[in-house]
Amino acid sequence: MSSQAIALVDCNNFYVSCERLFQPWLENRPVVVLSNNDGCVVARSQEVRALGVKMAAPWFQLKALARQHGIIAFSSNYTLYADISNRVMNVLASFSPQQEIYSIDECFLDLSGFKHIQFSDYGQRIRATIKQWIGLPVCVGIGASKTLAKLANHVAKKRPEYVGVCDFTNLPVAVRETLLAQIDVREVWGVGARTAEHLSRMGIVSALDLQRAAPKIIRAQFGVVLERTVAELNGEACLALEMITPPRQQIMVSRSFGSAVYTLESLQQAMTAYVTRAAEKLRRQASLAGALQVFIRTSPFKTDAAQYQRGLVVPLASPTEDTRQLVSAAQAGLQQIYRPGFAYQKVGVVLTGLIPMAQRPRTLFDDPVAQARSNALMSTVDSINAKMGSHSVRLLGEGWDKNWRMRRERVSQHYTTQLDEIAIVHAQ
DNA sequence: TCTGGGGTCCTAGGACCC
DNA sequence: TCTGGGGTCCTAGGACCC
Repeated sequence: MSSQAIALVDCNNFYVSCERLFQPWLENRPVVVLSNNDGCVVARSQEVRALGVKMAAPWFQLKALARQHGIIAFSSNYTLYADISNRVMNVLASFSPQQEIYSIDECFLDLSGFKHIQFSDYGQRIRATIKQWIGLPVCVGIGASKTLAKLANHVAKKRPEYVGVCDFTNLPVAVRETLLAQIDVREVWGVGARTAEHLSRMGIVSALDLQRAAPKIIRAQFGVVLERTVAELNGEACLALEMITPPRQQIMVSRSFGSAVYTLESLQQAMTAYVTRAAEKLRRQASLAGALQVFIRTSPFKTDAAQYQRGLVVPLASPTEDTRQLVSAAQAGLQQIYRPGFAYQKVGVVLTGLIPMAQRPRTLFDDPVAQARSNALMSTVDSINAKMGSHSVRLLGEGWDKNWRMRRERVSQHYTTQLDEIAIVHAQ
């Protein structure tokens, strides 16, 4: 019996479940949530999966199917989902002192010290609590490593006989291996389409095949990352629980436009908005950017239109977290790569060369007064926007008309974060 | 109007410099 | 004149995840 026990708790079709929370009539109906710009399907209810709709399927291609089966679609309402996510994570934190919030809808919990508890009972308690307190369905997988916990969660989701909880640490080896033999290797965390294809040429098609693969050969063909996955499948925990998110090494913000954009002015406005958002993320993780990269591109899908795409790295004189400096550097870069006459579909910015604020380099030309003013301004702006809603205070460069903004035609209300849209309860 | 997401990390190759 | 290694930066693209 291994010493480690890690649980992965994952919300079922999270975005769809959030919408159902406030619109119970959506239960048992086919529901999808669309990506930004109402472009692709990013969350599907069980009923929609049963219709064969794939993750990331373009929505416009599904219109006929949607009409035929009455699929109900929502634009993504990230404000709502983030708020519900925080509530779920807070409750889950009470089930273990060690929690890693891995994404908006899933977290790892370290259960290693829990000697006198039946993990599957504990998993059921987690499920019942989240259902009762928040109203969302979740599944729980438990394994000796993160990768095994992920796979156990997959079993908990796919096989009704497990009733939403699967504990690999307490299954007879033969049973577990039978399960792994029935799981496509593509379902293993870290194995994507390309790797799966390569693996299948080597005769490795199931999760069990990968577990039994020779680590040396895997390393030679795919590198250390997949070698680690093999070790993890064998119960050797290589990936530590990260209770504190390590700072990102790059921060990107980009969006597709609701409709094509032609003018430099509109691109500049969008760029200002995206750099502003990137700078907020930068300050939140207490980093400075040493350089930034701007890019623009036309739509690769419009093959009959003239194509253009270009990126450019703009070094910063000294690493900074000041929105104004980042915006002006980005605008200088954008000016250089912009070419008139193209139908632009997207612009974006990537902040790179990130270092911790605590390591701000000192130079002969430092201006402590200006630095103090910048810090005061940025933290004031951040706290106002945190309190009053993002973009309450913003640079004029974002413009007013925003003809570049994304399409969101089917967005639900901000039930929990905006007083005038709050959920209303009717008495019978 | 006219529809195709957003984000992180890594690597390869070329340019340039020492 | 030709040859060489190594490092860094930029750019583009791959792979993966949600």
